[in-house]
Amino acid sequence: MLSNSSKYAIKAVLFLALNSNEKNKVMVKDISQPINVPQAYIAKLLQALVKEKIISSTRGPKGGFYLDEINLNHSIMNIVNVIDGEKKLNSCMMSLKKCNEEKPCPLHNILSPSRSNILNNLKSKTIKDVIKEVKLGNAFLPL
Amino acid sequence: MLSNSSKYAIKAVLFLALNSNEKNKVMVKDISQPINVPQAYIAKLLQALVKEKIISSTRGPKGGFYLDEINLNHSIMNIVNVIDGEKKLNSCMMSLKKCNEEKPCPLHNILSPSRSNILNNLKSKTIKDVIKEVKLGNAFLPL
DNA sequence: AATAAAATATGATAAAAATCATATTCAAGA
DNA sequence: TCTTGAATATGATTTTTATCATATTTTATT
Repeated sequence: MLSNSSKYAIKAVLFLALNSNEKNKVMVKDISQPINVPQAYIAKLLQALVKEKIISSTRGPKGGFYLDEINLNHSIMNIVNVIDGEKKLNSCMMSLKKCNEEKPCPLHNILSPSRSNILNNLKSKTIKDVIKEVKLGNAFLPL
Repeated sequence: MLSNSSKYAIKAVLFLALNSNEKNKVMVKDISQPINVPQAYIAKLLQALVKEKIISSTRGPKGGFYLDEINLNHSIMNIVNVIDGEKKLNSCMMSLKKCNEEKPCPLHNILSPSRSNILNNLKSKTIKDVIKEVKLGNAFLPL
């Protein structure tokens, strides 16, 4: 459902949400260790996210990655879409092209409600929403 | 979440549930087309399911694959476990080893209930249950 | 301006999943 | 018991995903 790459990207963004801002940028090498993802790998993912303006960055000394106020309001789904593409999550769980609410495949009624629920959550929850949970102590870090 | 292979296997088993029994076996070549999966591929998956006694088969003329009464009472989850292995579905959706109900990762509370729901359904629904839906007209085929 | 420190672009390699191919074994019917 | 039709065992190939490596570009500092 979610690729490894998407999960890594989410972890990295959440880490940035908690540990960066316009004034305090974070370098890849300081991200990769705490979130436990190889540096070269997460670097590539972060670059993709920058290109799509999900996160921000500057190069050179004092440079690094960070989230600004706009970035914080992106949904988790936006991250996934950049990394995995739009299609992956939007197809029938059984991958039947012809399957839809009108003509549900045999597993549709079993899987569909939970699945929609997940998708709706990923769409509606912003980065900010998620880290709020962490700060309230309802969830934990490090990732 | 579910691999392609698992989905194919589920489709094949449901097809067999509707179109076979001890007396009327179905050959791979007559399965692959209607469920729209390459013959050599589905053959391999079916063989794995036979080995684990999720479905039945006999070779030679008049041979083929079929489900008996016992097979019909297996859960969908049993199919998935044979094809994908047990672990895949039982790990945190964010793949954090340390994540659990006590110490939920930031996405745990968002994803977990829906996820459990899907798993419980896959565990409790038998092949028979699912095809009943089809026969009642609440779901459609072909796959 | 020169230097150094960071991201960026690009692409190579490795591992896993999906797909394809075929020789072997077993069962039924002539 | 011979032949034929089926699954089975085995493994090769292709594609996708994950991972690693590095030369280039940009920016801050001296």
